[in-house]
Amino acid sequence: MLDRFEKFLNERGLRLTTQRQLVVRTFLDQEEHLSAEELYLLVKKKAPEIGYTTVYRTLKLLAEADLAHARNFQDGFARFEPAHYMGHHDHLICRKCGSITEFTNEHIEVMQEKVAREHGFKITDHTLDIYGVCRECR
Amino acid sequence: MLDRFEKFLNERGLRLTTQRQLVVRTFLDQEEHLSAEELYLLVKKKAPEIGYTTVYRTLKLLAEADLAHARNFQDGFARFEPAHYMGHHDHLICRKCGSITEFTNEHIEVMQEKVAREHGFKITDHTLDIYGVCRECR
DNA sequence: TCAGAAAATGAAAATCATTTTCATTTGTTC
DNA sequence: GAACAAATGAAAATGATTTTCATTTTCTGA
Repeated sequence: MLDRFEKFLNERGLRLTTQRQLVVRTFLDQEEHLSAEELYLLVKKKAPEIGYTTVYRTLKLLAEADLAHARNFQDGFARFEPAHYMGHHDHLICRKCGSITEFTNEHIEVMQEKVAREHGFKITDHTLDIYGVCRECR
Repeated sequence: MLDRFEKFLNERGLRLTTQRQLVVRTFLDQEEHLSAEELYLLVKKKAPEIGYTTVYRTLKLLAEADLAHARNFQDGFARFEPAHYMGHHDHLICRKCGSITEFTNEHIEVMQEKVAREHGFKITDHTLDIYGVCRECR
């Protein structure tokens, strides 16, 4: 994935710097949905001189490269997820522990298409966030 | 609906002031999903002395009273909708004109319950936002 | 190899939506 | 009408994110 990022950067005359590498590596290592701040803190552990700004900038680039997606759940800040496997997916968010679980359901997607069609609406994308209490917290 | 708001306020020793009435009336008149700023501007037309703060505070109270809901689409600020008819519903958001259409689909709800059950997850609520291009804009 | 240009960095300032503070006004109660 | 609670509006504060800017790093071509 780093190579894809490098390709993206090179294509527009940008550079894969040491800092960017570190941010991306740290980001990919975590399989969780990190906020910019969380990622910044993780990165800072390895390289204390790295600035908040660089983390933000790198996340933005990753999103532009379509290698990461910004998600807004209901806590007032963005969380980022790598555009790994599962092209598209939805989320189950636990209100107690904050855990975020991904899922896909073909059936729901089909029904959405149906609803959209009935409204003469052409879907480009969607967000389905289900809030509640996860197995562990019940 | 104003009477329900008044009841809510009275129950906790608060008052339905002239300003609050005006904000709520203006809010209910619009059948659209207004942002705080949009509502503020509308209110200001009728009573220029009303402050931004009062609009925010009133919206917050309405939300606490469960007479309005704050929604976060992807434009960085909240939009509010009256908790009118349709207890729960989802949204079709046009990326071109910004129009927001509400819909309900029992089938999708049922499938969500199914997915949740499979994950041992207990749903409290959810958000389904479908983005794309509406009939008028295609 | 070196000069010059382009891009990147980090700190600090700026932004934007929203909330809080605070002095003042208004409404309620006794 | 005095005393007190609640509401208001302006301005300041907040918190996430972005921009600015001076400095540093990297690349490119002579």
